[in-house]
Amino acid sequence: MEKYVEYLKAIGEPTRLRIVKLLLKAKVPLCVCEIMDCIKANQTNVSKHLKVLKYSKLIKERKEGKFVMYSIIKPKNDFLKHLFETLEKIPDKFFESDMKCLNERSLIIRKRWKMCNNKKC
Amino acid sequence: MEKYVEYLKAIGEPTRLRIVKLLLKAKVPLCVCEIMDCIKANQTNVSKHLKVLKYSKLIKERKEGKFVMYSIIKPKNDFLKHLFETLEKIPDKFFESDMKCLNERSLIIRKRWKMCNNKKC
DNA sequence: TGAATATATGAACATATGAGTATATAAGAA
DNA sequence: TTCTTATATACTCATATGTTCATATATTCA
Repeated sequence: MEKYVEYLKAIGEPTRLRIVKLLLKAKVPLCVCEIMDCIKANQTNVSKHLKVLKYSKLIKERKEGKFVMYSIIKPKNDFLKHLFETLEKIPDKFFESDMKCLNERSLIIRKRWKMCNNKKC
Repeated sequence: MEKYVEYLKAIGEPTRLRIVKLLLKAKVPLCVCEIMDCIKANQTNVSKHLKVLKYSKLIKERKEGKFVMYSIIKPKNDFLKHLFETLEKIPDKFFESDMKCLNERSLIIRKRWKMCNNKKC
């Protein structure tokens, strides 16, 4: 049962919930500096929260040169699939500024999208 | 956003997750001693965890004589409705013994069911 | 090679959290 | 009224958690 508790505990923290929501919306991997930027947190904290999310198996990382790209894992069980859908139900207004920042980076992101598709990442 | 974090944090703890699962399954209000019994925790801890769940607006209480009956609140938003459904996806095996204990009390519970229906609780 | 950039990590600290023990309160029951 | 039962709460303690600051590591670029 601890696995499920871990999932819930991981997103039961404001910064981490924002990170997860951001990655869910982005649909493409984001690097630490993009996440820092959008959620307005410093590098150290973002890095540590990403570690927690990674160990709880909600996100995965992939190194690309100088960058470490983080993305939501493809849910491997019903619970997780449903949990991500549940997060979609949180009203967008709470993440408006995060998403605005994300959109302002959309050109970069779109380029990466293609890059990722080619690489099957 | 804090409200949603509160929900998640509240169930991101093993004892509280067990309590919530128990109340979800029971479908009728349970008193503290029934919960203690089923999840094998002491009175003090159950009482404290119930307080956390109450303040995070996942459960509600109702005094009935000497007893305090706790039950899952009727979800008032999409998120909560979906969250409860998500909890259904956790495999039953993790809560087998809790549920067994609950069933052994089913006679008492069925009586209370009628009592509650009459009282509209 | 050396500088710059991106990220991770260790140490220190304050606060939060969960558990245990003892005790308080409140409602029946005798 | 006194006893018993059900529940809540205050206190204490150990541990967990989140933040900050300083520093380490790795990669790219000049």
